[in-house]
Amino acid sequence: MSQSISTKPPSGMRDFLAADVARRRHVVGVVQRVYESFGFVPLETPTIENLTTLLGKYGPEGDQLLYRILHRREKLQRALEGGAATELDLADEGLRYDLTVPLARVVANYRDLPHYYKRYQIQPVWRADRPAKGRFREFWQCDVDITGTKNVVADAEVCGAVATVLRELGFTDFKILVNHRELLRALVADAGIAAEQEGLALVVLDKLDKVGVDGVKKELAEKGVAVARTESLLAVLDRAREPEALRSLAERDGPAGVGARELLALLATGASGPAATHIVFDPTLARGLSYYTGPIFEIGVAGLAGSMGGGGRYDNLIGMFGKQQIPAVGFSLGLERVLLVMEERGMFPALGVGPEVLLCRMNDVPESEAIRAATVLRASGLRVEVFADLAQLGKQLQYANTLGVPFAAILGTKELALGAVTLKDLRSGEQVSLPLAEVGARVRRV
RNA sequence: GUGGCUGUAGCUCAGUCGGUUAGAGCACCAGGUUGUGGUCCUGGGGGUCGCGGGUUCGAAUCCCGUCAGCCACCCCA
Repeated sequence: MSQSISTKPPSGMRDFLAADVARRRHVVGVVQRVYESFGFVPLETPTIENLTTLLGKYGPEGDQLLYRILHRREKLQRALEGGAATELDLADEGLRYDLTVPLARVVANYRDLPHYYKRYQIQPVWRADRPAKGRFREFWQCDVDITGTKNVVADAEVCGAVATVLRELGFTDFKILVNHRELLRALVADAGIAAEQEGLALVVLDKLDKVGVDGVKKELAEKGVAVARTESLLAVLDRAREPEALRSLAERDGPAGVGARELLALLATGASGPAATHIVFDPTLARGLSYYTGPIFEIGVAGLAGSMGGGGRYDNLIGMFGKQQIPAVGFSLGLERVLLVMEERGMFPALGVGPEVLLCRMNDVPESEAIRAATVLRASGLRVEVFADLAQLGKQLQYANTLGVPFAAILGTKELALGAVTLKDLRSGEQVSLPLAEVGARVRRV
């Protein structure tokens, strides 16, 4: 060894050992089953997309976080020799940042998809963000989207799908916070805040429950929003929280009225489905991605700083690919966020991983006989590991303990002559000599 | 991007008012004799004390820089 190489995965990325994989598969399995029960069909898209597909969809923040893939060989040489100045000269592909934009590309590309395309997609995405608790550079999203309709049924169905997933996983206390882009914009304008300060105001506003009223006032004042305006905005939002507020907003003309009416429809429609007790109107909810146009959603759960998922309506995104404007709405669950909370709360059932039987081979038994016996056991449906080396039986049983294998099948000359193994239950210590053919039933019975 | 904390064995950490060959627990390996584990006992391997520089007779320990990790904020899933 001349020099040691770091054995850690890159920052913000992780290895998953057997127990991790089992937990991830458990959750993904529930997600997949539930999404399919709602009639969604699967989609998988490439890890890499063209930068033209990705850029300009997420807002400037998002563009900054894209992983870009350097040109190779001649193209790179040419770019470097040509005095390449911009990122675009050096790369024209990048890792996907979410699953929504690839979906939009697919819908724009395949014109023969069903009019209502309901797809789910469970794949990793990459963001060159700074890692933190529950935030990674490589993480999995579990998306459901419906394209081709503006009807509130679609909005309610995606909310219902994620609500069902969370309930089946054992969550009871989550909230699906909903708001509306157009309504929010109108309320900000009502407060007399200039359009160019709108984004800023929304970001600070999002912190209301953390920093409090005075904190928001202070922070906005520092950024050039008059305190009177902030107070006015807070008052407007405070009024919007009241139960009857949405109804009176819905009577207004213009975008605010439209937004409020859409939210009322969503609340009413959602009330008939699994999201019923979870959907809550939150006038301060503002989401970062720039492609949202109508209702926006976010999953809130106690004890988690960020959200477990989010989504919304994006009626203009597919049209950005220049073929046809198709409305769409979707919801995305963050797999790692779900896992994090489940781990903290001890919500996982016992998940069987690894072999059920360790085949222990005594010194006088040929390798070929061990393989032959293991093959018979596997044919009966058991997960069987053969102890590879020759070792004292004590060592082999010790190894079985460290693996957590519940049974050892001991194969020696005596057993070989009988076509049997000595099956030892490692929890009770009991052991019996059994014909190979009966081992499967015996193990399953315990 | 901002602020704070921490870098000593595979893991969790002790050791630091500067002083002989740097420690523990867990893990790993080997023994406590022949085909019976979990407990126990004994022994063993494994560290250029994150990296670079400085102060000093002498640095894991003090100073500067740097990198990495963690936490909070920001943002997000």
